[in-house]
Order: sequence, then C-alpha cells, then structure tokens
Amino acid sequence: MKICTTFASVKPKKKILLKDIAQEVGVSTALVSYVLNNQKENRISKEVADKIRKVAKELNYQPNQIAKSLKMQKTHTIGLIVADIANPFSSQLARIIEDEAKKKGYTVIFGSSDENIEKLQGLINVLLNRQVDGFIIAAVDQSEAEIEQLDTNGVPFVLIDRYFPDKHFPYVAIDNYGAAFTAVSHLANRGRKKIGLITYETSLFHLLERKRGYQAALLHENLESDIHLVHEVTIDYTQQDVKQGIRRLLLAESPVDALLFGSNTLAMYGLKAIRDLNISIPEQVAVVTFDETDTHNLFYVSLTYIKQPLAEIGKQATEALLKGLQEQKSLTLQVNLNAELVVQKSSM
Amino acid sequence: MKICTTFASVKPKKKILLKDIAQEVGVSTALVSYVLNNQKENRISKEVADKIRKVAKELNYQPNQIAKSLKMQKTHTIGLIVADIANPFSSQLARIIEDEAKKKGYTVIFGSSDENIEKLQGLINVLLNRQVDGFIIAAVDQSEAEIEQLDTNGVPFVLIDRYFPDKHFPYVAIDNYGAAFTAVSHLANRGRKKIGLITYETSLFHLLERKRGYQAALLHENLESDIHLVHEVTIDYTQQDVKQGIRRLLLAESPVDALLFGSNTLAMYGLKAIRDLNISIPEQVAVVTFDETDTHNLFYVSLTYIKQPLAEIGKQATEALLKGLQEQKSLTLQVNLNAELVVQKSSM
DNA sequence: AATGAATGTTTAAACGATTAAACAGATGTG
DNA sequence: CACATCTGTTTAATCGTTTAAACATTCATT
Repeated sequence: MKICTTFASVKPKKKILLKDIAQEVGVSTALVSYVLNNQKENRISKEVADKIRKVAKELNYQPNQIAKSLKMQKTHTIGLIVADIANPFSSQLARIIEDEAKKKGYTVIFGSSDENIEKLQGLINVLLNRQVDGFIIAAVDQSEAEIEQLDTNGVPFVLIDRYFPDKHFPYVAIDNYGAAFTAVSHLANRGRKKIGLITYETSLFHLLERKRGYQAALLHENLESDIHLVHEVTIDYTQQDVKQGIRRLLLAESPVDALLFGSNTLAMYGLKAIRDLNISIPEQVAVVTFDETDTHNLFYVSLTYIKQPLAEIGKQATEALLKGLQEQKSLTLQVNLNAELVVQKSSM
Repeated sequence: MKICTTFASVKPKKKILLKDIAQEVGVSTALVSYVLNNQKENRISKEVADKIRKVAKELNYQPNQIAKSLKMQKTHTIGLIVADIANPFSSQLARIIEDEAKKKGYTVIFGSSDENIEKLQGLINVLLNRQVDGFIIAAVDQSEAEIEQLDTNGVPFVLIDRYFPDKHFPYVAIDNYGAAFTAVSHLANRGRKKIGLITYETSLFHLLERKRGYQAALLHENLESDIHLVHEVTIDYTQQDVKQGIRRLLLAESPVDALLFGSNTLAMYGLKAIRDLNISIPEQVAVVTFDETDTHNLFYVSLTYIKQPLAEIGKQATEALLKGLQEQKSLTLQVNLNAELVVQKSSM
C-alpha cells in the first residue's frame, strides 16, 4: 500500500464573464446577453452580433449557471431520490433518468433515502434549498404526508416505483398486482401447490399490491392461502429476517414448494439461505423474484424474475416532469406499466 | 396497463426570504444574516438575536443556496463522474461518496462518461458551469489532456480507480499490479499451468498495471507467458469480443486452464460464454475476476474475485477533496490501496 | 419641417443572499 | 467637557446574469 501526500498552492484561472466580452467588443453587457441568448435578433446589428459571438467563442465564454439560476428562478436541475443508489434497481433507473435529463439540458442531483422517512425529509429539504426545479422520488413507507406537502407547496414531482392510490400524485410504476398474479399463476401451472411469499413488513402500496396479487392468484388457482405462508421482514434486519423466514417456510413439517420474493434484495438473501440449507431449486422449491439483475441468469440456478420496464419508467417519469416544468402546470399522470415474467430454471 | 393523465394549475407557495424575517422583526436584512450565520455575536443584542431566531424558525426560513452560492463563490456541490452509474462498481462508490459528502454538508451531482472522452468533456463543462466546487472523476482512456487542463485551471479534483502515473494528479486507487500478481499466483498455486487474461484494449494505466502484474506473476511462477494468452476487447463490442476471446482461448487445441478477468463486466460476459460452451468451472477452467458483486457467491459457481476496498477509496477521495476545498490548497495525494483476493469455488 | 416609427444600444433594477463600511447613541476617560 | 471607544444597527455594494424601459439615431411619411 503506497500513500503519498503533499500540498501545493492553487492557481485559479480567471473566469470569463459577460463583462469581459462586453469590454472586449466595446458594448454593454446587456447587448452581449441578448446576442448570446438569441434575443431581440431583429434589433441588433449583424456586425456587432457576429463580433460578440466571435469574441465569446475566442474567450471560450461559459455562462455562470448559478447567476443565471438566481435571476431566472430556474436551475435546470432535478432532484432524484431513490432508496439506495448502490442497489442496481435504483442505479439503473438513475442512469436512464440521467440520460433523459441530459437530453433536455437538465442535470441530476441524487440522494439515497435508505427507506427512512427522516432521511427523505432531509434530502427534500437540502434539494429544495438548492432550488431544484423538480423531483423524481421513490417514496418511502409513511411518507405520504411529506409528499402531500410537496404537492401543496406546488413543488413539481413525479413518483416512481412507489405511489399512493388515493392521491392524485403523479407516478410511473408497474402493475404490481398483475405481476404478482402472473408469477403465482405460473408457479401453479408448474404444479406447485404450496406457494410462499417473502416480502417486507410495510404499508407501501406497491408491496401491498404484490401481496394482494399473490393472494388473488392462490384463490384463483384454488391453492392454500394462509397467513403463515407469507413472511414479512423488517427493513433494518432484512438478511437475518429473510433467513429466518426461509427456515420457517422450508423446514416446516409440510414445507412450501414454491417461493415468491418481493424484491431483488430479498431474493439475494433468500437464495443464500436456501443454499446454506442444501435445499435444491427448483426440485424442492421453485423460486420467482421481482426485479432484474444483469447476473440473474448466472446464478447457481438461473432465476425466474419479474422484469420491470425500467427504461420506460425512467423515461416516462423524466419526460413528464420536465414537460410539467416547462408548461408550468402541475401534472397528474398516473401510469402502471406491465411487467414481464422472465422464466428461467428456478421455476421449471 | 393503466395510464391516466390530466393537468391542473399550480399554487406556488411564497418562499420565505431574509427580507421577510427582517420585516417581521423590524430590522435590516444584514442583521438577520449576521444572526443566522452566528457572526458578530459580541455586537448583537441578545434580545434581537433571539427574536430573529424565533421568527426564522416560525416562518421555517430556508436560505436560498443559489443566492448564497453566487455571493460566496462556493456551491458546496461536488461533481462525480463515473463510467456508468448503472454499473455496481460505480454505484457503490457513488453511495459512499454521497454519504461522505453529506456528512460535510455537500451534495453530489453525478454523470456517466461511458468511457467516452467527448462525454467526459461535456460533463466536466456542464458541471463547471454549474460551479461545482470540485470533482471526483473516474478518468477515461485518452483523457490525460483533459484532466491536465482541469489541473492547470486550478479546479480541485481527485481521481478514483484510474490514474496517470507520470502526473502529480491526486488519486485514490488500488495496487492493480499487486492484485493481479496475487490472483495469478493463487491460480498457479492451485496447479494451473496455462493462465489467460481477458481485459480491455486500452491505454488506461490501471488496466496496464493489471496486465503487467499478470505477466510478472507468470514469469515468477515459471509459467507460459504468451501474447496469445491475453485477449483484449473493445469497449464498444464488449460482449461479442469477450465471447470470441473465450472461444479462442478455450476451444484452442491446447486451451487455457485458468482465466483472469479484468473487470466485473468482462467476467459476467465471460461466464455466460463459458457456460454456453458447456465448459465446467473450475474443472476445465479456473476463473478469477476483478471487482465484487453482491451476488458473486450466488453464481452457478461461486466466483473468486479481487475485492476492491470501495468504502476506503470513496472515503479517502471525498475527504481529501473536501479538505482541499476548505484549505484552498491543491492537494496531491496519491494512494494505492491493497485489494483482497476472495477465494471461492471458481478457482479451487 | 415636423412627427412617428424603426433601429440599435445602454441604463439600471432585479434575483437573494453576504459583509465591509458607515452611522448613531451610550459609555468611559483624562 | 471633549474625545475616544464600545455597542448595536443600517446602508449599500457585491456576486454574474437577465430584461424592461429609456435613450439616441436614422428613416419614412405627410
């Protein structure tokens, strides 16, 4: 391990301002501003305009966006709040949103809430003080009031992934009920009789919908539907709670023969636990999970998963938000996209 | 799929300004500013100060950071440029940097370069115009001149992961030579005789170092070291190039019996290709890769990998940058941390 | 020639904070 | 009592832009 640290003095290069161009050309800063923003085109002499543009280019003028933001009351920045940027689900969305925003001249400030309401509040505050023009938010449990406040304060935002059914808040998400229903039906069609669910203990609507879809499918397939087939874990002790759930459901006297996981994280911990118990997938237990990873098909048994249309979610959310910003209208778009079940070996 | 879109008018709530507090209390904005920033404490009457603080709290005053930034010439924002935020390597670093920055009151704007020099330039420009106080950058191939320019312009930055050996640019990275050497030695110790390397065709120093370490270890172990054992892939056609490399190295008349992958992406594509060829790991070919994933040990064969100390990298880079910003000194810290070889089944 | 319109440019006030400098009144000092 | 010092507060400039309004010419029209 090599470490080397020294200090040196800085040589801050002078930034070119509007004033500098004005001076160089011999006009007022106003004129320079008009020209560079292509305003009052019919009033400004071509010669002067050309000269200004030429000098601006020569000096490599780059407008100070902070000053511009202050004056214009627009920062062309959006705040992205996800659960955890380190989770592939979030980071993939982040990438799509980044690209979509960039296309329209926006930049993205991000923050991770860790599913924690206080952190969410903190992040919203910080970003509001930085005058972001709007938000894209993956809401956390119990955050309805917080989001409501954004709404009543006229702050533009679009929710992703999670949403509130009784509210008019704009969101882009999937049809969680349908996705879970499909997944469970698939397991039933493969002859599975006793299907368990591992999900979070939460009041987040999208997860409740997944549970509802799971239960509806069991009913529809005339399969056992019992509260004990559902294992709910806490966010703070996810790994150990999942492990415990796996033991409870798979080491019972009549164990489940299939499992649906409510998220990629749950599945990851679940698979580890299952392997540690030397229980074979799919022979002893079939597995389906929500969310995709690049590497799902590299797993010791390739994993059947519910593929969310992340690109579509990110794009629609960003487009809607930016459109809302430009049109100065608060937008109420509520989209539930279809998710696709990708069948691999774990549920054969 | 449900879609529902309507529009409504916005009701922008009045933002509380310094002026409002001043008016309410009946003093000048200057005084309010002094009080809220805890300046001139010995000059300001306790009563007035208390009143100001009380009113500020009541009105829930939140200073406009844009205005503050303009005046102070500091945005308390850092620009993070990674190769691709959707890659777990980048997003894990991003998360660490986010947390570290937040601790010190900084926020992070991020961008993905896609290993592309033009995109890098574009991002740097955008972020500079937004007046970020400094950068944390994973440099791309051929970007030395670009970084050099940052340096000569006195823009504070710290490089991560990738760096330039002949320059004094501050960086935090790992000892790539040593890590590769260790990995290859490990393979040799397991009795592997013909060890291939799959890496990028690049002039990025950290990857050259990995190659150098690989070759040095072969020499040290008295193993065959041949240019044909190294397969270099292009960034634009990574997947197909890897596939081709796997075929070349494993379907040869005397195939390699071990492979080192230069990154997580390479390993991912490589493993897929290997499995498609029905070649067994580790029986026919042992595998080691750079970079970690949450799920490496869930792979169809758990993967031996070189674990980079991401937390340490992110922390040191952020701390150094922020320290540099505060001390107004351009900092020259060059750190190469040790990486750890995590041995799993793929190289047994 | 007088008036109005068109053309080209500048002035100056914002945006919302910070802060050096000025100011006014109280208090202390020789 | 004159002067300096201390205390508490305000004034006004500033950060780097934008932009309405004012200004000055020139040109066209009657």
